[in-house]
Amino acid sequence: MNLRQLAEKLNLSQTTVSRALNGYPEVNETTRKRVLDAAARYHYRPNYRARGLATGRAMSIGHVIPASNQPQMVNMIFADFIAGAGEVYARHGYDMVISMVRDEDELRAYRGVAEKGAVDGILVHSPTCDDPRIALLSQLEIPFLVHGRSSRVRSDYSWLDVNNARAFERATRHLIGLGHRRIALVNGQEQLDFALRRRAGYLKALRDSAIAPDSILMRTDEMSEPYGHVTASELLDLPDPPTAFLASSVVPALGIRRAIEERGLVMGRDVSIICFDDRISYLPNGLEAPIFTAMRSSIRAAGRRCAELLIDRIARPDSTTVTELWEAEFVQGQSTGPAPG
Amino acid sequence: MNLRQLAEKLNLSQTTVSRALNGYPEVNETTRKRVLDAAARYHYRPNYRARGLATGRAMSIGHVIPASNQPQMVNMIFADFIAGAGEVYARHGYDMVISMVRDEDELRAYRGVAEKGAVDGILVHSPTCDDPRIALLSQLEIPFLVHGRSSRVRSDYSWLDVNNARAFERATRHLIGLGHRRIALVNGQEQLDFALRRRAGYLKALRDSAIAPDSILMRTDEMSEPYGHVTASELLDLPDPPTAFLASSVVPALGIRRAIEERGLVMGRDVSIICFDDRISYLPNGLEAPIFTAMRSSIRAAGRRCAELLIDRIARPDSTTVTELWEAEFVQGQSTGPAPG
DNA sequence: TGTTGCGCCCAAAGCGCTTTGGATGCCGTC
DNA sequence: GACGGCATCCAAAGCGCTTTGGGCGCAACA
Repeated sequence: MNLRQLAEKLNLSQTTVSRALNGYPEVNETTRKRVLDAAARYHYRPNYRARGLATGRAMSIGHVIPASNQPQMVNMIFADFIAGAGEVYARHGYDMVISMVRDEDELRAYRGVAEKGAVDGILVHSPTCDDPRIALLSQLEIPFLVHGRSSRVRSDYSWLDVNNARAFERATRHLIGLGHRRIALVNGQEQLDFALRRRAGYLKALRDSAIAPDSILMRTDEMSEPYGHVTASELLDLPDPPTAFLASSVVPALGIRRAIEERGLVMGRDVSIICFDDRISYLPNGLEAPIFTAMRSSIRAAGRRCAELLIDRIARPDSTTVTELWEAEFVQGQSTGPAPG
Repeated sequence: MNLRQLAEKLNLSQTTVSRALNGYPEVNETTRKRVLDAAARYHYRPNYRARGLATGRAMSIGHVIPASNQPQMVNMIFADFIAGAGEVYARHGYDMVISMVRDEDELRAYRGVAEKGAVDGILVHSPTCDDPRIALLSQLEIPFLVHGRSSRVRSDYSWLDVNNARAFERATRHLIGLGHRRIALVNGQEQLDFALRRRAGYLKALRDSAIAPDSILMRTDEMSEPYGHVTASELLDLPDPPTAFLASSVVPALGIRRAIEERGLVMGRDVSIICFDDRISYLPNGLEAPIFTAMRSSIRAAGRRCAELLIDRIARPDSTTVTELWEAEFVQGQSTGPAPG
């Protein structure tokens, strides 16, 4: 059933039917009712592409995901992020289109998706420290928003980020306040901007307390459970082991806890952990009370807000760029305590 | 840059340019070369919606995800599944469009996405035992493929599934072979078809060995780490605790292990675990050697194969329905051993 | 020389919608 | 009674592409 057929059934012109359906004022209310009834009865739905062609809008938003064999990008937070974003898209009538591409095709994919007009805007995930996507998208003149920031990109662009430096600075300071001096950092991959900022925050807190950083305590890799376990095992077996761990996510924190308990140590007494908690739905940090002391910021909420900001930029394309910096919340769990000895 | 402008620049008709770009034979090879060069130079890319309108194909595939507050659906396996599917889509020039909808709107969303012609086919996730989506999509006459099956739906439809019953039957049998008699089942939510089949396999193995099932040992809920922990804690504190656990995923298995170790017991000696391992990228079951003894089947590979099957169905819409049942692979880890005592 | 056949190219229709620019009829007003 | 204004509707153009149904020129054939 298309518009023409529906119009014929109603003995109206396509114009009138279209206007009735789209809420334009120049159509009699009784006529509008007739049209709406008929549309519902025949399950009429305006053709997506025809409408897009006519209006020039795609009513969809693109996410380009590099389908690397290294799973970092399609990562654990992705599902929750798009769940949040998707909610907002749906509310505004947008669809989410995801292009999975080989890493080496990534930039070309952004080009492609923009030039063929498949989307009205693009959401950029997991920026690196010097991310080339930002310059490309600016040049393509398509609205976009970055979830995160790119430290070495000086141009103007819209982003939403958590204050990762501040979060890790506070976490480190908290541990120092508890008397810890040897604090390990189990970080994500440091070509990613957020990881770099987290390390910067960690280092700043150490410096402020005149604690010399020890490079053996600073680890970086993809955030998996075994990574946390292997790393913590190594470090705990050092002659001078850390008394506290800072983990970039709940996932490696689970591995760290396991290494601690394997050695007959007690988390929160012998060894402390603070982790960053993205509130991943199936890896909750405890059911009622939090297990891990954590810096917490909901990735799902970030997805929602990113979607709102991007949709707003699409609606008003020449508005000034928008930035939003969220502070992570400190939550006291059972994984921290005074430094032993 | 659109087709008309490109054609003008080349002093050719739109027809010829279109044909040159789309590889039709009736155009001189030197002309084709000119066209391709110009297209590359000007970054010409055929407009997605216009092409769709003209061809009647959307070149995209829909996934409808209920954005429930219960995170079951947007779950941990989702990211890996779509990573696999996305690879194949990309290779065939398809995009993936994801509609996030409120649970109560789910069926309507399938209708909508089909009727407005936004997608050429639909991939159905996480079917329940009696899933209404299958009848709806059949009636809408849009190609679709179910990842999983719906036990109580008798009509003909295409699906790809892991032999969940068989996997859990074998796992249970393996534990029984090791002398275990009290085996707990830490299952997913049993309105979902895969969970029901897993329980059926578990029960069959028990029955075949004349072991009476004990309903206290059969648990079902969303598969999270705390769920595994809480459940195992309860069961291990019973006067007559299980000596082995069967877990529906690595995630609750992590919680079960934690409960075991908290009690000073040793996994694989005092208590055994077999879990289903979907090979989630950031929750690998060990790095080199597997930690958990497991029934293994890659969710990412399933995503790839589902995409292939669906694309094939789209290409040949009146082919007969296709079904594919995968056997999970048994992998020996360090989490199983002879029943104690 | 006239006729085919073929290689190459083009004009125009059509996909299903939105939107511009009227047309029509009816009312009240001077 | 002519006229402007308003409410309601319509015809047709246009979005950018694909595809149908030729047209034109040249070589080969009779």
